[in-house]
Amino acid sequence: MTEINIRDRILDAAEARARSGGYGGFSYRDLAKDVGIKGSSVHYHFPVKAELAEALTLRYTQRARERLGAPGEVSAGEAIERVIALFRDALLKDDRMCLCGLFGAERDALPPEVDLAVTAFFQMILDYLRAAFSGQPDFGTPESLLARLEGALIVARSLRNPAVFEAALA
Amino acid sequence: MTEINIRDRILDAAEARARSGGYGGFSYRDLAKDVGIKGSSVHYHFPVKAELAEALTLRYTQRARERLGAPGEVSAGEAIERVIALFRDALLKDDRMCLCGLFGAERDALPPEVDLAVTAFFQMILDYLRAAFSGQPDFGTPESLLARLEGALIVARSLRNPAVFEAALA
DNA sequence: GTCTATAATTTGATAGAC
DNA sequence: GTCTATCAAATTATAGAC
Repeated sequence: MTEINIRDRILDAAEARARSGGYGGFSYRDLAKDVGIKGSSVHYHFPVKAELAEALTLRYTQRARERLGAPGEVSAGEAIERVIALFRDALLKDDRMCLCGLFGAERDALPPEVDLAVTAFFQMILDYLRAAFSGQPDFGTPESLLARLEGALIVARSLRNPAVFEAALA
Repeated sequence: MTEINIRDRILDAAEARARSGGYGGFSYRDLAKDVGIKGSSVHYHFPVKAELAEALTLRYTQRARERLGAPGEVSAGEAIERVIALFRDALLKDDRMCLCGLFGAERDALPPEVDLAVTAFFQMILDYLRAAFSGQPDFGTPESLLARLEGALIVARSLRNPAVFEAALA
């Protein structure tokens, strides 16, 4: 029935684990067990780990892009609310980090193609915000909002207090 | 001559590596090679890795505290500048993440005692800022500044553009 | 305090049968 | 596409000599 692609199910498992423990936070055996196959079968779909993490990051970025929509489509306020909602859901619904926030923090130790995909995520968010801010420059810079959201996730989760996330946006 | 404590030299090596790759980003053999001894000798000083990482985080927090000074000693503006300088130095001088920003992002996969030490770091910074902000509530919330600083480090480093850090503070 | 030696486990990855 | 079997390397950690 709900026969999802096995490739996507592997990425689902990888995303959940990577958003908790980072690039080193998941192994092929972990994902295999999550999905219900063997580690060697995971290698059939993603021969090397760096490619898996790259595909994961690209999918993560694409989904965020689709959820945000085109920058010109909505008002500045609505665009900003959509970006905020992305991160608030990570905190409240997923109870996880932003994948690229965590990967970005680990940047120095990441395979180059993953590092690149993470950078592209940040560029995408900033481009979207820049388009929204162009009409309304009273919200601070796009960089300020993005940084606050990534940092707010980290601090609010460490303090185990979702109110810290809201306080960081005030 | 400059005979520093071997324990501190191990922590120095651990800090440099952890601020690049996180908790899983350094091994006993890594540190041993950095310091010039064998892995088993590192175990003599820090029997288990979680204790090493905890000691590392406590030292990191203590050094930050000493650098900031008592909250009441300086003006609000100076206190804020000192906190900002802490993170700017991580970016420009060390070219590394904030240890607790990275550990905090990995929180879910961290040994409990390390997680706790990271939380204490954030509490310390927020307490310091709260004392400073009490007289001058025009800088936004302490949570906002701390989140912006942690996030700005991540985004600026991923984009390989230090100007992003400054833009995030504007 | 540092060493050699070693144990037990986990890791990313490959070969080849079905 | 998935499996079994296997590999080489790396990991945290311990025992015991010096």
